[in-house]
Parts: sequence; structure tokens; C-alpha cells
Amino acid sequence: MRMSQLFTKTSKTIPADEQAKNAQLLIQAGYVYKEMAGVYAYLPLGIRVLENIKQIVREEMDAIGGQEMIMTNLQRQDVWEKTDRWDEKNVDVWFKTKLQNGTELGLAWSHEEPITEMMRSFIASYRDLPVYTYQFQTKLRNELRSKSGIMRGREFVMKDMYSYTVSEEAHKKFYDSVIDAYLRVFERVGLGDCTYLTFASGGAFTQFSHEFQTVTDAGEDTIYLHRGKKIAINKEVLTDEVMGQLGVKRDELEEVTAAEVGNIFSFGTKKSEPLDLYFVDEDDQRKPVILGSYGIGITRLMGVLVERLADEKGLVWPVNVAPFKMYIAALGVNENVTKAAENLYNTLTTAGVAVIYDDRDVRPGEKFADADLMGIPYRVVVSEKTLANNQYEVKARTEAEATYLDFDAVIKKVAS
RNA sequence: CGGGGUGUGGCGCAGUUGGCUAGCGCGCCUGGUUUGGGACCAGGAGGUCGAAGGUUCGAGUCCUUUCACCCCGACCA
Repeated sequence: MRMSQLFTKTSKTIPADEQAKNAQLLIQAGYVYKEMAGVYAYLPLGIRVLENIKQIVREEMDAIGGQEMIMTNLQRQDVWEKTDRWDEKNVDVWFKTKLQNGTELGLAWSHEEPITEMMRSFIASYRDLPVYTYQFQTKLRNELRSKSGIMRGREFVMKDMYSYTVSEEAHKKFYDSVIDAYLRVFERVGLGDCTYLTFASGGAFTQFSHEFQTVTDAGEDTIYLHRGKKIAINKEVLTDEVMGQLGVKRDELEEVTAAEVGNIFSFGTKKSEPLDLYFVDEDDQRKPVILGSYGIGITRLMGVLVERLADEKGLVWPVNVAPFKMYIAALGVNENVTKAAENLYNTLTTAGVAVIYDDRDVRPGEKFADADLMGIPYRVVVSEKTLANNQYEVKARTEAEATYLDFDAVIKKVAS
């Protein structure tokens, strides 16, 4: 991508109507556009980050047997009535609308019911199980108050996975594999060292559910960390009994604020019974299917990355999720400089490496400031000075010192 | 939903107790000089002050209603 063709612009000032650091920086750097409170559009830079995060999640979900699909945003009333969740007294985040003939529809705030209803078409026998399916979907929630920028919006992207298994044992096994997969996801997006498997309130079928909480002041939850065991307990379930079960002592725990980036939950037969999702086992016995649901807030994760990693100069992206790996800044309007920069840009682009080439006729300071604000992991400077030694100046976003490399070394640096 | 705050060119802001043709910085357009950390000079375009109603000789400044946005709280399968 050439900087001169990118339609978004960076701004020298932060938007006055945003308080959250993630929203301030993402808007300032041109990653997102605020349509209204809690509703953000993802611009060319923003969607690249989002897609990179999704791809990591996709790979990990596929690795444990997940099959990707996508449900609909318009939902039926009758499906939700089966679990008594159509009523706004029970679910207060509904957006609803009507067909022209007056039929009421719901706008998807979750997909547990519709997807389970759908599975009746495909699950009849134990031979059809297990099923693990997931999607990346936009959820619409009529939150009373949105806040924290893209971390708590009325419209957001979530990866939600659902498991359908024959027994509690089979469920438990998959559930545990999801925990491992999630930990790999958070490791790969660059939050491994500050994201904790957290014990939270369960439901009718299990004592606990599990959350994945990333430590950040921008979060909304209070959790108690056990750094040694790399686990945490949500404040809502912190009791002597729970601490005893998990083998931790109160004075080993550290109270911190965190953001929930993932949640996994066992439903048992709580959904399958009212929604009539049964299967027949080897002994011709009719049994309800065991359900689990597993979510990762994709857009929230992006917000948390900003909150955790940004510095006083702007955004900072880990290489794995950055919109571009390298920012090529050509300094001056010199012909040789332009030629060398174009060559580097073309070589990397042809090799499939995402790089952004600042080909604008602006002063060096502006290019440096934009490279920093946009948070591109590596910045390479091409100028008469560097070319005099047949070299390129390469600086990591998170480091102060630059190194000088020749052409092949620059390629090697980002092509790995 | 309760409490608090804010709406003035694209962005960030200033506009004393109501008073003349509504300012400033950034950005934008034209020309020129510049080119290693957001340059400089000259000239220019762009707002009717969130919206509606009212008080007044006169309203960005006062009153009423309303909309939007931010923050705190409550809420968050």
C-alpha cells in the first residue's frame, strides 16, 4: 500500500469526544471512524488488524476441529421464546425490528439459540456427533451505555464457537482443548504474558465457567491473580471454598483490573432440552445433546492491544497483528532515493509481505511521526545518506536505536 | 435509567456582565523557498454558533424544549 493512496489521514489532535485511549488513538491514526456512540467503522488500516486477529483465531479453532460458518443477523422470535429469552424483561439488550407484514424479528445479540435450533437439522444420531462450529459475527446489543471505545460497543465482532457432544466426558475433553487453543491465541496476538485463565461463575451444570482476562486499567472486571500458577479468580466467585478448591491462599493473590477477552461456558443440556436437540445413542436411547459455548471478543481484543501496548507516540502493534510489517519512509525527492524505495517496496510486496510505502512529498518529521502513530513494527528509512553506504536504516517501533542493513538483510528482517 | 459535563469552519479551541462585518492554531487551495523528527513566506476558500421556539432595539452569549456526545453509577446472557 502506498501512503499517497490511503484515503485515511492521521490527525495532530485527538478527538475531543473520546476518553478511552484505544478510541482516541485508533481515530487519530485513521484505523476507525466513529459513526455514533459505541458504533465504529473499521477503515483500511483497522480492518487489516481485525483480519489478522481473526486469522490467528481461525487457525487455532480449525486446529481443534472447528468448522467455520456464519449465522444470520436477523433472527426469529419463536426460537428465542423456547428458552424465554425473547422477552425484554429477561434480555435487556435486544434490538428488534419488523418485517413489512408486521412479523417481529430480533437483531442478533447472541447466536446460541438459533444455532442450536439449526443443529436439529443435522444432528439425529451419536454418529453425527461431535460437532464443533464457529463463526465471526457482528453482534448488536442495545447497551444502556456504551463505553471504553471499541471495547464495549453496541456493535462488535465476536468469534463464537459452539460444541455439541454426546456426553459430559466428551464435552470436558473438548472444553479443555479450547482452553489450550485460547491460550495459544492470546500468546500469538501478543497478550500471552498478561492474559489469565480466570475462574468465574458457572451455571446449573458446572461450578465454574472460564474467562480469559487481560490485565489492563481499561478493563471492567476485578480479578485476583495468582502469578505463580498463572490463573486468576473473578471477584464474583472469590470465596474461601473456591480458594481451597484451587489450592491458593488469599495472601498469594493480587487484585487487579482486567478486561474479559474470552469466555467459555458449559451449558450441559440447558439449551438442548428446551430447543429439542436430542440424539439417539448406540443403545437406541434418546438423549439431549451436551452444549458448550466459547467466545472471543475480536474487536475488544483489538482495543485491549491498544490499551496495553500504545505509548506516548501512538499505537504499537505486535508483528502478528500489525496492518503492515514495515513502514518505508523515503526521504527527499532525490531520484536515486525514490528508485531504491520503489525497489524495496516492490520486492517486499511481490514476496507477499505487507508493507506501507510513504511516497508522499512531505518532510521527514511528518513521516516519522506517522510511522510512530500508526504503530508499524518496523520503519525503514531510505535516503541519500543511507544509500551512500548502500544501506537502509531500520528501526523497530519499540526501540530507540536504529540499525543499518543492506538490501538483503532488510528483506530477511521482515520476510521470515 | 439516575447524577455530572460538553456542543462555535474538516480537527482542536477562544469568545468578559447580551452590542458593531464571529476569532485563533492545525488542516485545506494557489505561488515560491525548503527537505533526517510534524518547515517558512505571500495570497486565498471555508462557519450563522447542535436543533426548535421565546425574551430583546439587538442573542454565540439570557429563558424553555429537544437532540447528540463524554464521564460516574446502575446494568452487562
